[in-house]
This record gives sequence, C-alpha cells and structure tokens, in this order.
Amino acid sequence: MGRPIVRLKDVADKTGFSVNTVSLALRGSPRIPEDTAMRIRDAARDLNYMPNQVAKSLVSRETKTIGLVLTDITNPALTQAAQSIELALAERGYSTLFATSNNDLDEEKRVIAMFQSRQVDGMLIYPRSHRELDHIRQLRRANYPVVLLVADPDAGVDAVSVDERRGAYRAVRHLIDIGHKRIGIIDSSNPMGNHEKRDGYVAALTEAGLSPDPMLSADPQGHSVIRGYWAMDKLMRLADRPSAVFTANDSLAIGALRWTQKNDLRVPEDVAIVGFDNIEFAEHAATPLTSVNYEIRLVTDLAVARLIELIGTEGALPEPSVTLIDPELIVRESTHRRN
Amino acid sequence: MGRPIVRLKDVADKTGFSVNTVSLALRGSPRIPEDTAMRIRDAARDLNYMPNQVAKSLVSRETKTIGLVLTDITNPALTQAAQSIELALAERGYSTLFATSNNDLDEEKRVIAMFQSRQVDGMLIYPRSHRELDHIRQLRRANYPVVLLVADPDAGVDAVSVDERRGAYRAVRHLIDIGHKRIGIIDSSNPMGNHEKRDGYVAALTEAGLSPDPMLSADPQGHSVIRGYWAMDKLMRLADRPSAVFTANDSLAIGALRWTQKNDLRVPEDVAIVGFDNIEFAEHAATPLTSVNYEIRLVTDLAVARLIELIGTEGALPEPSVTLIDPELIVRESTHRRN
DNA sequence: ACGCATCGTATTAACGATCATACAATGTCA
DNA sequence: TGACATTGTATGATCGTTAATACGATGCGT
Repeated sequence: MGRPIVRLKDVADKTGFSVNTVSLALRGSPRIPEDTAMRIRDAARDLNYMPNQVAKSLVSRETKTIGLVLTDITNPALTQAAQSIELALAERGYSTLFATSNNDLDEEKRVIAMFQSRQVDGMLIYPRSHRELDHIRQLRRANYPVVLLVADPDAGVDAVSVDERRGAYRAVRHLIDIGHKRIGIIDSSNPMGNHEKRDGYVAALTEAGLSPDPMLSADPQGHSVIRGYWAMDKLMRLADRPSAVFTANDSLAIGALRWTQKNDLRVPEDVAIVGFDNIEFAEHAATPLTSVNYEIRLVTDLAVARLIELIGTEGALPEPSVTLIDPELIVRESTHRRN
Repeated sequence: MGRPIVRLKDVADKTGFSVNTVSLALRGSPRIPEDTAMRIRDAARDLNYMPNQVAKSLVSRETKTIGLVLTDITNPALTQAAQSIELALAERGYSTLFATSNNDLDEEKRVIAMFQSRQVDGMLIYPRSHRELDHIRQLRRANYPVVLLVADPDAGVDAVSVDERRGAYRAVRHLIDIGHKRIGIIDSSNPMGNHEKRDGYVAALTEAGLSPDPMLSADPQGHSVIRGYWAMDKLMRLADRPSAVFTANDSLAIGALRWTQKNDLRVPEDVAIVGFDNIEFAEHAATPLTSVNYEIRLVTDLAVARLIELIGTEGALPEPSVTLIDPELIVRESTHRRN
C-alpha cells in the first residue's frame, strides 16, 4: 500500500544525470561512457534500485507473465505439471500466475478474463471440459496465445497433451490380453466432458468382441483416494463383479486397492487394477500398480515451447496445432496373466 | 507481443465522451447520469473492453498480486498449502504469482527480488532454511509485507506455521509410550537448516531418559518415497536396528513402509512407523500410517489474513508476530503398543 | 434578471519507465 | 576557419489508467 519505491528519478537526482541517462546506463547502452555508467550503477546499488516491471510492461506492452489455469492443483498429475511448467517458464524469463477453476466452468471463464485483464502474455490451460471450449476458441480468435494441456484433436486451439484415449486403450487391451473379460472402469462420466479415457476403454473392449457393460462403470465424482475406494465398492458389490478394473488415475487406483485390502481380496488374483499417470505412489503402493506412464516434462516442455512460439509471432497466429504424446503402459504386480 | 488492445480511449471515441467520463462511468461514479453511463457501458461491452490492470497498478501503486515462494510444489504438504492459499487470496481479490526455489538459497533470493520488481503487494514464503533469513528480514525492514509459512519463533519476521517441534515431540513421545526404546529418525540434517522436527525428537527421547543415537539418524536428502526407502534401508541394516522410526513426512514414511514389505518385516510388529503431515495417502497406505496431523487450511488462512493485514497498514509495519499451530497425532495401525 | 450553486463533462497532470529525437560540446577534415 | 560528424546527455511524448481541477451550462432563489 503505497510503500516508498526507489525510482530512476531517485538515482538521477543522486548522480546529477537525467532519468534517461540513468535508464540507458543501467541497461548497458554503449552510448554511455564507462565511467558515467559506473557512477550510475554504484548509485543504483546504494539506493537498492529495482526496475519497476509494471511501468516497464506498460510501455513494452508485454508483462513476461503467463497465466496457468488448473482445475485442481492437488491432483498429483497436475501438481507435477505445474512444477515443470513453472520451471520451463522461469528458464525463459517468464513468471507464472496461477489460478484454479475448481472444475467450474464459470470460474474458469472468470479466471481467464482476470488473466487477460492482467495482460498476461499467454495462457496455459487445463480446461474443465474438453468440449466446452467456446470461450477459449474466442480468445484464440482474438489472437491471444493459448495452449491447452488436454486435447481434443479438433479443438480449434493449440494443445499438447498425453493421448488419453490411447493410454486407456493400452491399459484395457493389456487386461484383455492377460485373459480378463469383465473389466470395470472408474472414471468420471461427465457427459459434456472428457471421455477420452472412456473412449479408449470402449474401443479396446469392442475390438476384442466384448461389449461394454454400463453396470461395470462407476463415477467416482472426484480424483481422490477415498473416491476410488467407494467407486470400487460399488463395482465389487455387484453379483457379477469385474475381474479387473481400469481407473482414470492412480489416486483412484490406490483407493480401489485399499478396498481390496479391507475386503481381503488379493490383487491381482481376485481382481486386477490399472491406474493412470504413474505417480510415485503407484510404484510404491501396497501392491505396485500397473499404470499408464508418460513423460510429463515432455508434455509441458512442448506446451511451453509452443506458447512461447505463439507469443513471438507477429500478426495473425498460425493454424492451431495439436500434439498428442503417446503413453506407455508400465506393468507391475497389480496385473498379471490369468489361467 | 503488441496485440491490439481495447482502451478507454476507444470507448471514448465510439461514444463521443472523454476518456475521463468513460472511466468514471465504468466505475459507477454517481457524478455520471444513468443514461450516459448506460450508453458507455453498452459501448464498452460491444468493444469487449477490459480494464488494463497494468496501467491501473501503475497509478494505484498496488498490483493486487502476491508472490508465493515454495521450495518444491511436489511436496504434497506444500501442494495443499498452495491450493488453499490461492483460494484464500482469490476470495480477497488477489492473484497469486508462484515460483519455486528448489531448495536453493540463491534461487530463493532471485525469486524474491523478481517478485519485488514485479511490485507484488506482499509475499508468502516457505524459506529453504529456517535460519538463514537475513534477506527476508531485510525485506521486512524495508516495510515490505512478508509472512513465512515455517516459523522460528524469533525469526524477526511474521510467520504462521505448524509447530513442527511439538509435532515431532508428540510422535516420538507416542512411540516411547507404547514401549519403544530404539527409535530412528528419517529427516534431512541440514545443519544450517530446519531442525525443529529433530529437536522435538531429541526432546522426547531426552525427557524419557533415552539418549539419541546418531547411528539411528538417516538423512534422506529429499522428501520422496524412494528417498524414504533408502533411508530406511540404511537404518534397518544396522546390527542394532531401531524398533520404531519417525519420518519427517508421509512420503518418506511410505517409502519406509515399502521397505518393510520388500524385506518381509511386519509393521508395526517388527518396526513401527510414524509420518508427518497426514496426507491422504497416509491413511490409505498398505498399513495405515500413524501421522502428525494439522489443519493446513488453518495455517494458510491465518497466514493470508496476517499478510492482508500487513498490506493494509499505513506507515511502519507492526511488530512481527509468530503463530504456531499445535498439531495432533493420528494413531493408526503402523504403530501400536508393544509387550 | 442577477448571482450562485449544482451538474455534467473535459482538461491536465501524474504513475515509472522507454523511445525517438534534440541539442550542446567537442573533434575532424578540407 | 567553416562545414560536418561524433559524442554525451537532455527533452518530450508515450503506454492506459486515475485523480484533481477546470469550466461551461443549466437551475434556483429573490
């Protein structure tokens, strides 16, 4: 609240030079002779001068800040992403403003507008929904650099993402390959939302001539361990219960695993479990979890690189490009061959 | 990069009023009659006008932005903190700039300077070291609002923190109470650093007439599961190994637990384990973990409240206040009474 | 019908920096 | 010695907004 600030003017007054000379000197202009520059630098250091980025941004019309919109940072996969995004941006001289949408579309819109108002040079967004992207497409149409971190190949917006559909396909295909026929899925089933994983699940089943059973689908309504526990409970109480379960992320899988422990079922003998994201806890779970793995650094580095590229383009933005990273399946003890 | 922006001037040109009238109208000044205001608002909406916060900040001398400095956001306890801090700040109209120091002091200094340069209204900091705080004290002396999130009671800077010393004391005291005498500790032993937990451990042992054995101390050099695993390995390979282990956080504890599984030891029969922070995975670990629990929301809410208070004070800042939140121990299966 | 509020809007000067340009004081060359 | 560069520094405009002040046009009371 209006704390005193050392400005160029103060350095100018102290040295007797003009504001402009001081500015040039501190930025190392060759037009300023070395001894003048030195006197100015000394004075600046004495006064503890720090350039005011706000003023700088006003004239340069760039803030060297990007906005990161997350749905929920406590999701371990997003935490990792946030960490490596911040790092990649910092390396390139950008700061990160972050905000969470809490999976609420209006909140997401509010946050985006707020970032615009703050003149961020670009945004990285985990949208709540992979489908309702009008507000983001509109941004892009206004020539605003945006890169999504979950992709719909024809979103009409730049995106870099792990190929969730393919990851889910690989996971379920693996379960089929080792002999499972009744395979459950724990994934949120937001109809407006994000059905890549579900699509991959259905594709693998269909390809194998199995038909997806709606009873084998549980919506955890969240991504935490406890949600996974209760979703597993729902599936396993069925008369004709699944012999394997695919979960949309590792926290859910750990919840499912926990359910088997409490109910004295063996994994993978009684039920196999596959997770997604391969977080550290997956490898070190009570039964090490088979999980869909991908290099999150790769995703974020590509996304940041693309964003910086967009920020650097003069005039109209190039056609949006969507990059999908192909994940791999890490097979651990929580699944293995049957019969 | 210099993308076209709608300014007050554009709205002014479109409506025929002056920039100032438009500014007043959009801010709902009573000096502007309703129908003028309406025409201006309509034009602003048509043009999709958004106030430029950068320009606003320059004149108001506040950015409504705070800087959050974390050591490492992948530490689950810090992730939670980041989430609830962002929320609390957003509720009060502040945005969050975040950066990680990666546990490097120079990096921490750089980040703080950068935030100052960006004119953040205040900072919330998890310092790398609870002792080397000169650069932060200096900030405060310059009347800059800062609140630390780990506390040394006489840090000379405002702070709100869980009482780590007391938490560790409670944990170790519990182990002693249930009959343990050889109690190991897995905690980083940075001599310049943060020995609150170690102090609590030593205090509990000493109080019980036990003397801390340096051999029973392992430095995990990090906070991840795998670090806990190897630290546990070191402790358990001792001829005279511990019957219980206190770990500085739950990830380490889960790593330790994992070690016992791989080596066919039972928890708590062969070795008891206590964690810290009570993250969700602790409750749902292979053996549910006893852990030191505290309301992270309480810590962050108090810290944010204090920071806002400091930002709001005119003139010199009040005396620094340090608030320690008293944690509780949640006892689960990973520890129980011996003999 | 005059003086004086009141009302609605405009003008000007900040905020702290950068950029383009101006302008002295030198130095260089024919 | 006069014309012309070169060098070092200063001046003024600008970025988009707000705040303080100015000012013309009404309305009102007497």
